[in-house]
Amino acid sequence: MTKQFSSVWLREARPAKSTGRSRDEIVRAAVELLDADGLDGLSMRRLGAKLSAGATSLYWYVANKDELLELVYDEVWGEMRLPDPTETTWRATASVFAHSMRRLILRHPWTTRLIGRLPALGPNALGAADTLRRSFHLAGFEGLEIDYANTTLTSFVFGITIPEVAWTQAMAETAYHEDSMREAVALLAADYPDLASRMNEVHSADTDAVREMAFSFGLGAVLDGLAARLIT
Amino acid sequence: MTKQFSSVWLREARPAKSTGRSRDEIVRAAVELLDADGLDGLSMRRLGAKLSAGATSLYWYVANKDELLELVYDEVWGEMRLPDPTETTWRATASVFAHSMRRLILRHPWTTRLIGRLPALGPNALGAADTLRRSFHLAGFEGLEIDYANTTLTSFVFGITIPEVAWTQAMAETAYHEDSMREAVALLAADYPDLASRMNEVHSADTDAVREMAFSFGLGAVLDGLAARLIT
DNA sequence: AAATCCACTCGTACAGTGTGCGAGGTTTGT
DNA sequence: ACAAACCTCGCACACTGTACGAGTGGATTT
Repeated sequence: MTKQFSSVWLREARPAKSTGRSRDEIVRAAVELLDADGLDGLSMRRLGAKLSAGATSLYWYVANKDELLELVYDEVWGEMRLPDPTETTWRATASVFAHSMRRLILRHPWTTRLIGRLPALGPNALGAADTLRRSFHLAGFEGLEIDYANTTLTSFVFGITIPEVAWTQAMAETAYHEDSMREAVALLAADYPDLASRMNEVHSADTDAVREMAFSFGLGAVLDGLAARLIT
Repeated sequence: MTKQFSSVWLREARPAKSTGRSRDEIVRAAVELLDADGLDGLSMRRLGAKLSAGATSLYWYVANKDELLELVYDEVWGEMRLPDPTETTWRATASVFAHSMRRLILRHPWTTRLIGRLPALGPNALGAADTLRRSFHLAGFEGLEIDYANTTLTSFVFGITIPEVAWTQAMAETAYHEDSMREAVALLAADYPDLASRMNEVHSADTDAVREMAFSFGLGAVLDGLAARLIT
């Protein structure tokens, strides 16, 4: 009745004595496709074509599409670059973690649609989480609070970056349709004057810079809040 | 070339002198379907069947499925219940906002897959955002910092709740397969002993309570961090 | 009363999707 | 040379969103 909980990572790796294609090759090609055309641009047929293979050939290397996505997801987690927690302050480590994670997501916008859909149990994701955990432990957190701190930080980054991606994509689509945007803001202004004026403000300013500032502001607040929790 | 940025909310409402079905009726039915069977359970054909209508009949009331999802998304935002910001402290308002938002998402898990995919420009979503904004303004934030504070709080809630939903769903699926979970943890333990032991701990404890505590911890930290930003 | 209009319904069709199956080919081991 | 393991892939199935255009029934106009 209930579907078995499954993940690529919970099965042993394939012997990998392959003569044909390799899993890595497929994963890399998938990342390219995703970066170029987004999540909807990745279909097994398209991926097969890119590799000069039939669509169903890929199923030799991967149980199903979700597993492929798990692999692909962890692949990009491998781009995280973190300092050794023993060599800096926890605050520096946490800050680098947060920024690195945000850049990663912005570089691969399709990840936002995978978060909350797939478990992040791959070695790269776990490795990054473990580093952050060690850092918080060194900072003085104990027991479950280590996890809570971990969760708090990553939650903030996820939560701020996901809508950020949505915005930038919507903006890219509407780049040559500023009129429709203006009209939209005008409509909103009727009910929410504050919000509308703020949008005008933001629209005229360098939006990238504004987003960067919002991120820094929030990150500072989160880190301060964690620091406060550390004193007691 | 570029697809026009569009949203239901940016077009005037339909005259609504309808004699047949109504938009609300459709939206409500869609919410029921989504709550029962998740995002993948909602197809135009199934929704049509539920309303004893042909699948394509619905396209009279809704331009396409994405617009329907926008409507449905805002519909549930209407479940937010917020205090009058002028009658409590900003901290109380923010706290209620956060908890209310989390409950909303947990009640309608499919929302997690809509965040970051659709703009939240509906009246209910904007109304809630506006209330929070007023609260932060009363607290003493000015200009862009009002938005930054807004973003920080909502980001945390989104970010912590999205994976939370993913977890509870994975857990529900695997409820009768504890073995596979145990095996999974064992595999992880090889590389990440800390993490594995923590998972055992969490698994044995009341997981709902643990999640609740993680949320409270993080929310407290975020609010403290915002408070710190308020003093200067 | 007749004609016109318009809100609304929906069957059909099309281009996609993920993937189960089983028949083939190719490489490796003995 | 034979067998086993590895790998490829065409076909088929059930399903998706939605464009199109023909059809229906009631209200409005003439």
